[in-house]
Amino acid sequence: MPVDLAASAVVVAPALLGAVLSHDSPAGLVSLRITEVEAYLGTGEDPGSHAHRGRTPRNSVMFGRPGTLYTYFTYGMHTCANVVCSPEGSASAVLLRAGEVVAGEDLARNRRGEKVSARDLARGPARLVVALGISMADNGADVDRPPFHLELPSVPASGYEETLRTGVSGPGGADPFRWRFALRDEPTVSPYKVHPSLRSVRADRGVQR
DNA sequence: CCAGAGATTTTCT
DNA sequence: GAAAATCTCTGGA
Repeated sequence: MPVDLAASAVVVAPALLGAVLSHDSPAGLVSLRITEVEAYLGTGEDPGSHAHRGRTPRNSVMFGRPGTLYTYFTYGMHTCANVVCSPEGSASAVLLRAGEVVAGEDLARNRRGEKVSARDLARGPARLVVALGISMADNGADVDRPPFHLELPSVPASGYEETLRTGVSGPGGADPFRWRFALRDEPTVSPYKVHPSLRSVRADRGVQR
């Protein structure tokens, strides 16, 4: 493994750009090339992280073995998936935000809807989870044990951008960290959106992208 | 293209 | 009881 998943999520996140994650479910295989991620750190280090206030039943997987999947349910209807990083006992994870479907496109479209364009199949964290067929039942699963497989890029991606994270509000409103990583010139990268509570601020001052 | 609002449930204050 | 690591649809430019 060229990348040490036990490292901090800030280090692992850009290394996952270009990696291919596969899920071989009974319905078939879907693989996608990761084009956009976000890093989240542990207790007391990152106000935007689920682990910020310590271990809870929901986030306990984040404190577990690196290389496992942390799935969570949010906004009453969506599931999102992370790859757990950092040594056991310390919580940090990489949120998978978007990817390009490179295998099993028919199955992915079956799950997402017949009218969905190829580029939108896994464009956004909740969409990615649906396209890949991941559910809350996969919380704690190993990303490199069947039915999952993670193929890391032989050469680390270059030419990615670092921006503020999406949907995260920190002290004073803004996310203090630029921990969103996205490959440049990738149509599958999700459109950048600021946190809902910052929309009026954005209208006043303007925000990048 | 952009902005607004609704859906709906887990989690923690 | 409010907010949340979101998405989809609607209506307008």
